[in-house]
Amino acid sequence: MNALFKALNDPTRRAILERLRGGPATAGAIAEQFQFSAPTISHHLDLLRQAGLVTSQKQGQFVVYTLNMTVFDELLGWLYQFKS
Amino acid sequence: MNALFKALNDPTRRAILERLRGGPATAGAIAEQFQFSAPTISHHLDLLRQAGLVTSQKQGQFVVYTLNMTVFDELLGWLYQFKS
DNA sequence: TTAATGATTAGACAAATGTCTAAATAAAAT
DNA sequence: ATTTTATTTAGACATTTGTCTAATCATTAA
Repeated sequence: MNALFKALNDPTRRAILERLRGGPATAGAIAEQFQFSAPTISHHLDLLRQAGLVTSQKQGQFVVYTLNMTVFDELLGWLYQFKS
Repeated sequence: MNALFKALNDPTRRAILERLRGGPATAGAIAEQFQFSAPTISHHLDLLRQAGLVTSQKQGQFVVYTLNMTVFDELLGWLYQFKS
């Protein structure tokens, strides 16, 4: 829960998730879309992975990142308790 | 959007929201439930208010805080784009 | 009108965060 | 074999964050 909110609390990381909505992508392809360095994006991807929001598969020298939406259920569950 | 995720990215603030689910409460009554000082809780309430998650009404020397769930719609809207 | 109560503001400080460059690792290409 | 390409790790650094105590503001009670 903590890791999830932490991961979502950054505009760049949220933008990465939106990017991955269009399909999996390599770390490099993701990094190209942002004005930040590759290590910075790599770090963001790590936080997203820790929260379970993305998964990664190594393909040769590339690492492909894939959106994992099932984690959102956790968030929806938390929100649900506030339903009036 | 930023203020919303920021406000939610803290366990104490989330606990305050859950507390207010049971009904409005004064700043002091809220502070009593946590091990933190009154100024700290006041600061958390301020961040929640900035995000629109709570509203405050001054009643004499007290300040009553009320949960505002309508802001969650914004969050649900953001989540919706990821629906498969 | 003075003192007490409820709450916020101001300022300090340690810890966490987001960014960078340089270095390391791993795979592919020459 | 060597070099290039893709990515991560390590370490540094400025900014933000969460907390505190002390001081201030506002309202109520004596």
